[in-house]
Amino acid sequence: MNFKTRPMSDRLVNFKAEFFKALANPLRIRILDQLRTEELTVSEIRDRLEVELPNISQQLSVLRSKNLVVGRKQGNNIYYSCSDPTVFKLLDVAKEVFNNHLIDLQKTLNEL
Amino acid sequence: MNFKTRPMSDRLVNFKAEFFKALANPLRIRILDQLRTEELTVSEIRDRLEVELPNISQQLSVLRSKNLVVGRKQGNNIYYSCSDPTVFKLLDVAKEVFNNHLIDLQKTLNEL
DNA sequence: AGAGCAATTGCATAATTGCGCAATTGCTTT
DNA sequence: AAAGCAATTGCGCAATTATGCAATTGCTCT
Repeated sequence: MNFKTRPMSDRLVNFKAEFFKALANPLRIRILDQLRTEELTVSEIRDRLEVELPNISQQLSVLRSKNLVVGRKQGNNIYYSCSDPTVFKLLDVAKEVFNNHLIDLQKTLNEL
Repeated sequence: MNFKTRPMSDRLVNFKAEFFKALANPLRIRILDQLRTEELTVSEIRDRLEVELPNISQQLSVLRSKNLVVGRKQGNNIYYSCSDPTVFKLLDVAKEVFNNHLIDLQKTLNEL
């Protein structure tokens, strides 16, 4: 046989890669996690995570560029929130994988 | 009120970041996608994706180091498979996000 | 207009990643 | 032992990314 399977569209693959890239940073994950339940300003995020403001801002701009968060300007502040809750699903599934690994590890240890 | 939410453990956050980093590459995603339904040798993956062998091997080693795939040696070949199908869930949720973006885009276009 | 705060941008350097190529390892078969 | 194939490793280069710090933008309020 040896026929070629039709590749998943490049566009989708690249989107996924870009998307995971946006998530591939501890600070960005922590920011997203803060936005699970509420809208927050940049300063509020800084206070909670205890990280320099420019750093937060920079990471937010990465998340913005991938459409993972949106900002809503109000007075002196910009309120950020997650634009697509599906993102949290992703974080939760990642945790699931993490748990599976822990289980594997435990099994391995028990077998020794 | 202004109380601090309990931070997600550093260990978990870093794990997630590392994990997403492993997925943040088009070639690695394509490799994983090939492993959805079957076990494949490195050469077979190369044939399907039309990418140099060392490149495939390198990306497999990244995936291996994050426990996303496992290799089973048999004769001259190494058969790779995905060690945790939950990973595919992750890829699928990413696709969901992709679709949501498309829908948003369409909405925006319609409003013009 | 000017002071003051929130947020972003720019810049320089360090570190990481991707990729092509050559060389090497490891197993199998004769 | 030697040939042959599968897979990995090492190396060098280009490109991307992280990070800290200084400067700037943009609002608001007096």
